[in-house]
Amino acid sequence: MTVTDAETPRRLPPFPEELVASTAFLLKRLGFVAKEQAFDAYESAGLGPYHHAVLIALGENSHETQGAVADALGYDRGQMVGLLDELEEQGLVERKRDPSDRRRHIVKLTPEGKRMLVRLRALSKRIEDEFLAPLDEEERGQLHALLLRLAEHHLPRRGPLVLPPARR
Amino acid sequence: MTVTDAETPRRLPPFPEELVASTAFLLKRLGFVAKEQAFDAYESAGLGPYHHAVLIALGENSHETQGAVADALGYDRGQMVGLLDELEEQGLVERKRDPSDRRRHIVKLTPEGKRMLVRLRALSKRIEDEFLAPLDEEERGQLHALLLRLAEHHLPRRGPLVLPPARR
DNA sequence: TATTGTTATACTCTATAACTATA
DNA sequence: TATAGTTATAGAGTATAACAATA
Repeated sequence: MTVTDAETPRRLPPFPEELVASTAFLLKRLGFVAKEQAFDAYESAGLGPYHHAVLIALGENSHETQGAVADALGYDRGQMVGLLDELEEQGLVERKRDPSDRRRHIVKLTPEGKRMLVRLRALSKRIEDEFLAPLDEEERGQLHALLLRLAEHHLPRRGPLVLPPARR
Repeated sequence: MTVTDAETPRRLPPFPEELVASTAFLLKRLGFVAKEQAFDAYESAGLGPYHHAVLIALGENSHETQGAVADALGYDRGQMVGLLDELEEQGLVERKRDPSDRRRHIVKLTPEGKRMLVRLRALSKRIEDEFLAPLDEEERGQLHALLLRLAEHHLPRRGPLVLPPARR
């Protein structure tokens, strides 16, 4: 949420070699700047990457309940309330009670939400292309495959993480 | 700083495919869990990854000034004060005024600090090996090289990030 | 006036736990 | 009694700015 270096007044000294030699260090730092860049970019849409993730989840599997979306994304259910409030304010989703279990909220994308999803998908692609710019297509594929392997072990889910169908 | 899933009561549904297809998403999530795992593991030493990074910086280039260490690691100078306070309490570093510029503090590793550095290096290697366990040696090298390429663009420094000398 | 290190403040995130309404 | 969603509170983490000493 902070610009890391865009307006840094002077060049910084190099990182200690021992840190640069650590894959985990690079992963942590790069994940952090990717997050920062994403937040900055989404700001123009009045949303954040979390909102986008919620819209994606709702787009892939409709008629979701609020808690199911939270679980699908690994979010806390308390967080989810605020995210959905904001999405609802902008008319991107609608919540209604599940008649068969009145404790539950069924959440659905509105037409505006679907349009926003298209817009955010383009935005997200632009951010990612920019971030991966140093790598050619083959290298991007390699990186994705390697990270996916790690994700299968460290982001455990019900099934194995599916391989993405030919990207876009 | 939180156990992501160790005690999660039930298996979670899979992530939306569109997210899994995003390299940036995987990078952000994996960076996050790597950070969590590191914090948990360092806890036993009464320190954190940040303290380790400070010790590394001091170990590679002695006679550093406080601000120089902060810059070398990309930390805020205000943060650095607290980190050094904690390291000093444990007798791992010592601060003394620079006689030639009495505003500055020269920070040096103590012998205990050097021993702790050895210990943390082993700890860090163990964490990283565990994290990269799904990948064989060649794949780890590929991943490191790819992340390094991204780091050169997104973690800008004075010079190009050096290639690590034959790891360990 | 600018800079180093320090301290204080405020702001964001997140984690926890109460609370309601339903079951 | 347990669960879905909500709300409130507290804590950690971080960013900002004021501050004292020195240049």
